[in-house]
Amino acid sequence: MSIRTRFAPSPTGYLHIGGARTALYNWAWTRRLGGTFVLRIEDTDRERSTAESEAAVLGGLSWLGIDWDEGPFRQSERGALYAEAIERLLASDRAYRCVCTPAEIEARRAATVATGAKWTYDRRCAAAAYGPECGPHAVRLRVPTDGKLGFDDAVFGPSGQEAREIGDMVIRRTDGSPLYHLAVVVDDVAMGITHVIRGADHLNNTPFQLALYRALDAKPPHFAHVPLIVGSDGRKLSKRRDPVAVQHFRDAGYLPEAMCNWLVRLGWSHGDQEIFSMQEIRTLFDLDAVQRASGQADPGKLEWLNQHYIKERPRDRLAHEVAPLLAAAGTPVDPDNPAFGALLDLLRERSKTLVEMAERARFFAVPDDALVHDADAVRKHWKPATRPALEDLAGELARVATWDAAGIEAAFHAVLARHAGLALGKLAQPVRIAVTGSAASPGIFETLVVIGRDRTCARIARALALLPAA
RNA sequence: GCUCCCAUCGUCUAGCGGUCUAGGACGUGGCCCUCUCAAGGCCAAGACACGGGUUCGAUUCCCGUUGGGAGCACCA
Repeated sequence: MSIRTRFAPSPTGYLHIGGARTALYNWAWTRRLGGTFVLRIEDTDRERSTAESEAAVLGGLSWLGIDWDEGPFRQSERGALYAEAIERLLASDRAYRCVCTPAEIEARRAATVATGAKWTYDRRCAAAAYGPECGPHAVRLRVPTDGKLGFDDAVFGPSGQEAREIGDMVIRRTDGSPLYHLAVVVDDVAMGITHVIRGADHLNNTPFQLALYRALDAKPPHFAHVPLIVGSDGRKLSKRRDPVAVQHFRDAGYLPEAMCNWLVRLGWSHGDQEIFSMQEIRTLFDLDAVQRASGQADPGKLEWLNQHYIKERPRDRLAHEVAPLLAAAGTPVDPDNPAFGALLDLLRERSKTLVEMAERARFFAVPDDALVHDADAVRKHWKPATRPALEDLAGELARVATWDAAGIEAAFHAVLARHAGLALGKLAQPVRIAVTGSAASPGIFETLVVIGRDRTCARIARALALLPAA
């Protein structure tokens, strides 16, 4: 039998990293086994479900490199299916109409809980056999009162609960709308889902869903519950305290490859391997090695991974990803300019994110006379005493035969030789500030090569003009 | 409160009874390299939650305790 899996997010306006990881696990596992991956939008909550909201979730998946084979299906468009299933359950007496009002139930529930007992619906309407004409009513599933609703979870092993712990749950509201569990099970049956891989928060819901499968005369799928991701304080991931939207990470300059690598390793491992390409994820991921304990998302590890992927990114690709960020900052640059590409090569090992890279590349994109010099750096390195050497260097650079690192280095050393006691650092720093505006940059010779002779000379001239007098 | 789940360095994890004076990675500290900043190399500190069993022998198996988490809706 061929494998069919699904990812079923609710369109909340963004793709949550927990959901993203669940999707990634589903995707990787399905791809490895050559199965079919279905996408289903659980948008029965019409309030929050908008087209933009759905697009954000789909966009997040696509950006991560997660593709699907069928869908997206929307639960909002499948109401007839749920209604039909409920009617069938009613007709076969596997479900019954319940006329208890929420207020009545709450009163009885409170009374029961007050005695310290566990509350499940007291089945007041179970034997009444109300017909359709009974007035406003909900529909409840007859859940077995004995035996165990058990299953063998691929991650957690033998799991389940005593059936009597569950009680007769509502599957259709008084207003006629189906409840989540009913819709999920009906859909999973209709879509022929063979393996459900989802968050461990559903571990406790599974027994009830099992009862639903049984009532529907359907064979339940295999289940694999993956541990939750918790915040850096070890508690539940909070939208307030933790960055949780995939979109946020994209905007912050993280690469999808780094995100996937980060997420796949959070709760899963393959020996001591840390780096996993998308290709490796889809060939190596397996449910056996999924952790049972929930894990904390470590932003530091993500940064490290991101830098790793930045370091091995093809130059052109990087250029076309960083250029828009520069343009957005008001300093456009031609992504195909070879010098810009060369600069990015120098910046790779100094940048943890694309955003940071763009900031560091800014001096290249800005016009010579608009370069802002860092005040602290200027105070520290632009001393009146550096003027003679700087003037000397300006002249020397103008005479460099071939504008490459070796030629520029030779020019620096020629100048150093004429100024006794002057160390390279003492000359490099003022020049660095003149050319990049900052006291930190890639190697000075390489930087000058990239910025070009004309712009180097223009910037040094401007620095000379700004240099404090003796 | 009830039900279920979980528990190795700060974090992610390896370990599936002896190979463990517990390995790797991120992070942290130090050193080297060095024109700045990085990157890189080397070194270091750092964990089996606790208590009982089982066993010749437990990080590994069992039971408690403690500590976390999830679920208990006419939410999804």
